[in-house]
Amino acid sequence: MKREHIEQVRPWPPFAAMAPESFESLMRGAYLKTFPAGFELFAEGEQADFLHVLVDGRVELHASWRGRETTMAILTPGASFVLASTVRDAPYLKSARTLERSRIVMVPSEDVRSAIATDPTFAVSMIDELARCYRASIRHSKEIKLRTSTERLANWLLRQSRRAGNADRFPLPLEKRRIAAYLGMTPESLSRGLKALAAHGVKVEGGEVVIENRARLENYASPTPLIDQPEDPVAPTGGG
Amino acid sequence: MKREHIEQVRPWPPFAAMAPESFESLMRGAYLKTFPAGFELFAEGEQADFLHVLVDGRVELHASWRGRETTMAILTPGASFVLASTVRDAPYLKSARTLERSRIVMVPSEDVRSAIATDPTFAVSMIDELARCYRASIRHSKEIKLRTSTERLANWLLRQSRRAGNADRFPLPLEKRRIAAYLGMTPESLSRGLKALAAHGVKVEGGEVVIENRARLENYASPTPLIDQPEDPVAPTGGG
DNA sequence: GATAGCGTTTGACACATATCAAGCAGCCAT
DNA sequence: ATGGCTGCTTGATATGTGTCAAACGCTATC
Repeated sequence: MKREHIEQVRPWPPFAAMAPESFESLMRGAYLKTFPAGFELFAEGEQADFLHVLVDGRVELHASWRGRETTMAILTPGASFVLASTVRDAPYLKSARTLERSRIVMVPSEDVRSAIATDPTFAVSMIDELARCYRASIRHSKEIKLRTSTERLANWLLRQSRRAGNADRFPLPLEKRRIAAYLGMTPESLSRGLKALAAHGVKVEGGEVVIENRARLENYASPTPLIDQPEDPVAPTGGG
Repeated sequence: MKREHIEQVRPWPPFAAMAPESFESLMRGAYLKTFPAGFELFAEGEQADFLHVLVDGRVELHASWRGRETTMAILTPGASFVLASTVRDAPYLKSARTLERSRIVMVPSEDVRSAIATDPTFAVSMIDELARCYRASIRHSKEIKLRTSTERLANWLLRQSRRAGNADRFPLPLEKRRIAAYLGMTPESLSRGLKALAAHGVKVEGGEVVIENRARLENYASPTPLIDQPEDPVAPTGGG
């Protein structure tokens, strides 16, 4: 991997915490690759050959069974994926495809496992990263099991607003059908859901979401940190 | 914690891998406590003070929002819980209650975090344990999102059969309403689901499940390792 | 052996959401 | 501008599952 590329991935928290030697050695077998939109990176069931870190672009994780398919997550830059499969040397449980042209760091699983074994600092940050992803997955389960599709949509809009700096007006960051898939609903239901939310202070005009009455929307959505709060990328330093 | 109790928890894989000194020091602040059936161990939102390991009995993890409640998991002996909250020093995302009289090891979170920082072997087994639990949670999500309730039931029956040594006849290990909660359905739906499965080679008589036609049931259930295979408690040693 | 209580089953019904099919709108290429 | 593609919306309908209420059948108790 080229020096300039290495510099680009160094800031990712688990890498940032590594000792220089072990980072260098981990990067020796790694590479940064650019994929076109719609590229199938791997399929569930394949052996986990690489840890992936998304540097740029957008990746969808999905899973299927008996011809049915569901979206498990949509990743934004800075996210790692299939970490659990990598460390356990187990088959992927999800498939991955790029939604846009994306740049991805791929680190051979074997190298990740030996870095964990030899660099305790790296092991500690892997623990944090795993726990972070795990908790995000629990939040997603809770959202799916406890909320109706329109409630999920309302809360998703509030989260997007926060990401946009608590803006009351922001563009939809994805195609509607992707949003629908991420929220576990059909495009038709999303369309109806957005219509229903007009009664709760939001509307969409020209690809922009407009929150006209935030109090109304929050009252309907009832966001809670136990479902809606994003996990910090870095662990709190308390406790040693 | 008493010597005899310490011996009882030592075999749990992450503890088993620890250096004697760090294990001893971790156990100094830990204790083994027995709780009656139906005891609320903690509620979601509370700060994660302890890592829990279930030694004996059965524990239900559940979550709620706006008066709705859902069961996230039912734990059997050997399972740890709220590991991710513990290592991140974050609030619990799930509540826990005992279903039966249960014995639980409770290790102060702070001690777990410092053991991770000082004992690299322990850190490595924590990574494995976290990855294991994370993958189990992904499997559960996939099951919920991709299967109908009757399909979940059919696959659950097959998994129970395997746990009973591939028996074609085995007792229901839980009350039906608990099974229903675990499978994300109401007791009424479970009842109807069982009736529907009679057409696929299973029936329940007197608290016992009888698989009369395994091929038929498997054909209906279509189990796949990517959803139904339990994770090994210990990581494969390859790659290190 | 009668009675109370709890978990389960059954039936009627309601609701959320998917499916299918058609229509509409914006966008690109010709 | 025209046609055609693609994604979105709308309407009609089907399906899965939850809700409510009543009946059933254990088990335990007196």
